[in-house]
Amino acid sequence: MARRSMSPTIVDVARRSGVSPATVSRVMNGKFLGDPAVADRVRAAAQELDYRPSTLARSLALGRTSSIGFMVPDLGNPAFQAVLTSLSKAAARDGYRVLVGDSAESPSEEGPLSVELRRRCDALVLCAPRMSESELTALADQFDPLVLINRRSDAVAVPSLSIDYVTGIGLLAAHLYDLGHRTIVYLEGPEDSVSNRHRLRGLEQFQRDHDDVTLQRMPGGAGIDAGLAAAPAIAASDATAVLAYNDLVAIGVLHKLAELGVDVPGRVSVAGFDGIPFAAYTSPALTTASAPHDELGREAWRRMSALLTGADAPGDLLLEPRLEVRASTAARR
Amino acid sequence: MARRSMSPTIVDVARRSGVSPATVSRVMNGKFLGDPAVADRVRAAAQELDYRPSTLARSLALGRTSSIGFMVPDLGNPAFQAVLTSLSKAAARDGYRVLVGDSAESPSEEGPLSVELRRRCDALVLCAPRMSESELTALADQFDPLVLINRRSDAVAVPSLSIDYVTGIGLLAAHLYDLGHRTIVYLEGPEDSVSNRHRLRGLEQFQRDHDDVTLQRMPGGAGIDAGLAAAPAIAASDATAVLAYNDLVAIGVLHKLAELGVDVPGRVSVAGFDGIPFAAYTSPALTTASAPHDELGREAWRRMSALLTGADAPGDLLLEPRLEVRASTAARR
DNA sequence: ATCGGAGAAGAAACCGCTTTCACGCGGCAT
DNA sequence: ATGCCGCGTGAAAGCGGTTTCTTCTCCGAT
Repeated sequence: MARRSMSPTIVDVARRSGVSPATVSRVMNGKFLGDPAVADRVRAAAQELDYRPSTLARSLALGRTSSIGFMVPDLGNPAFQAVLTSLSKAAARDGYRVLVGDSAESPSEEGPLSVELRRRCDALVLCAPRMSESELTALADQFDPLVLINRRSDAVAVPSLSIDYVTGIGLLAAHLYDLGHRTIVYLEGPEDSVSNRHRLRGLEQFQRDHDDVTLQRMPGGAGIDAGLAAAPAIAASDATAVLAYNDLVAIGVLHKLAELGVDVPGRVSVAGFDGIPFAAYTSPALTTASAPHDELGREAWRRMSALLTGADAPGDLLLEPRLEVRASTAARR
Repeated sequence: MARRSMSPTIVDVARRSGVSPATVSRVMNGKFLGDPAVADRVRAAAQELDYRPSTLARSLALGRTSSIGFMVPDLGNPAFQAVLTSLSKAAARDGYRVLVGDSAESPSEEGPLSVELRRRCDALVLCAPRMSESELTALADQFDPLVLINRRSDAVAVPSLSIDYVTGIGLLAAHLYDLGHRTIVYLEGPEDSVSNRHRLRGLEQFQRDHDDVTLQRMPGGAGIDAGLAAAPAIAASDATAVLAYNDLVAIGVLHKLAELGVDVPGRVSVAGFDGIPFAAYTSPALTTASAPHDELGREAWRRMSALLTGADAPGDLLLEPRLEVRASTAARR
């Protein structure tokens, strides 16, 4: 008996078909040009032994694993799940698999975890909105085939795919403005996250064009909890509209306001951001700026695929959110 | 110059510190027992070269990748995302990463895709509610360290984690019964999925105990679309309550019924199954049987971890859903 | 008849690490 | 002094493939 009940190796197939391992390898990879009869013998032997080349060994020899890493700050967030889903599907079509990493919103772990994840695969799709530009720069070459999501970097030259938060938040603000709202709360996201900064920038821009508006910043967060926590302060304020950092936060706000007996959109309008599938089904249905997350995932793979095959990658992509007006916003009373 | 700008290998470190690769390996793995000065030299050299052992090469030599596969029928489903999230977190704590696979609800692809996924890692957490028992049996040894989710198998002896759909659907039916409903529609899931069969079994049981109830089966599906599509038929029927296959379907039903002007829960009560986070925020908030998906993910990892370390795995686990009564169900008028 | 060249297939090096096995050396018992 | 044992370390054989390089054979051309 051979090795302890392991699966058959290329050597077994070689022996069985009376050729060398080299030939087996060539046949298995369609690189064989010799006598067709030999190829058939090899294939037959492989079949009989139910032989499958070891992915691991191939990876080592070829120097690629056919898998990519996807690092996000919170796998629990539907927005990232949407990206993961489409990224994974797109990659799968090209024979690549996705290895997931969740940095659990911990900025200090993000770097090391990403490095570790990257080392297990061929490339990294990184969503690290809180990572400092300097850390990103420092780690960029360790990440190398790298595609960035929701942030770009001037220091490192890698493809980036982003949602245009600046414009998106502007759309929402304008929508509220058109409804007559003049005192608006912005419920902030994670303190120094890139996407929060972008939203702030969009709001500043909006403010410049509309000096009759009072924009009020309130500390928030990225999840439903943050929304729940912020709702009382909103109820207490004299704002007639709220822009939440994202849909999750908005959902939290919606829920807590209902509990507090605050009428939405009667007393206060609420808008989210992201366009997660469920935003359409909240009570009341949530007005939001819908970001094309599946397109983002697909396009991320297109860029990544190009990087991996050495083609030059399409440039950065800035995806425009679409304003989705629903029942949670209404004309100011 | 050495190999084309590759990262340093164990040989580089060995040369630089004047020892053999074997010694470097031992030092790097804490298996070194000799002169501490030697160890220090090695560590210094590794540090200077910024050496990291190749995960790939280690995997090949050690025969394990420290990663597991997670195959689901639809990554877009929040229920699976919840499991993925907790599974990934639990595995990460033990240094394992998760490779995701999405069979896109295609029963014919499920098998081959799972095999492929399995070959890239050390084990498989499989959620394949549509796979036939015979196919599962046939492939079981290829999957080997295997943990099943939402189905058990008598033919193969592997740990399984399931939601108790039988009891869960019973809870929901009883809830509707208590509210006075006597004509209830069950909106079916994917035709021959295990979880659909379990729900049917639960309903049969319920029917036996309540012969004054008319249970009516209607074809459905697993996603929001299925719910949207089924709503008209529900509106047209004389049922006063609907049990949807899962929350997604229920959300679809809710939405379409609202559009059709059918009052929920006034004219008809609607209940879902799964307890996805958003069920609490629909309009009206969805009554559901909430399944502990994160516990399921964590426990799946516990079983898997045991299998991987050779300990004997804790037995099967049948997790009980909790009835979550919300606004979408009410007393029959 | 001889040489050259193309084409088929094998030998061996290699990918980068782990681990068994062998070696050399110093210390202790005889 | 001699033999033995144990210890620290290196050499080398894997892990399971891929690929370069080489050899051998058979063919046609001169």
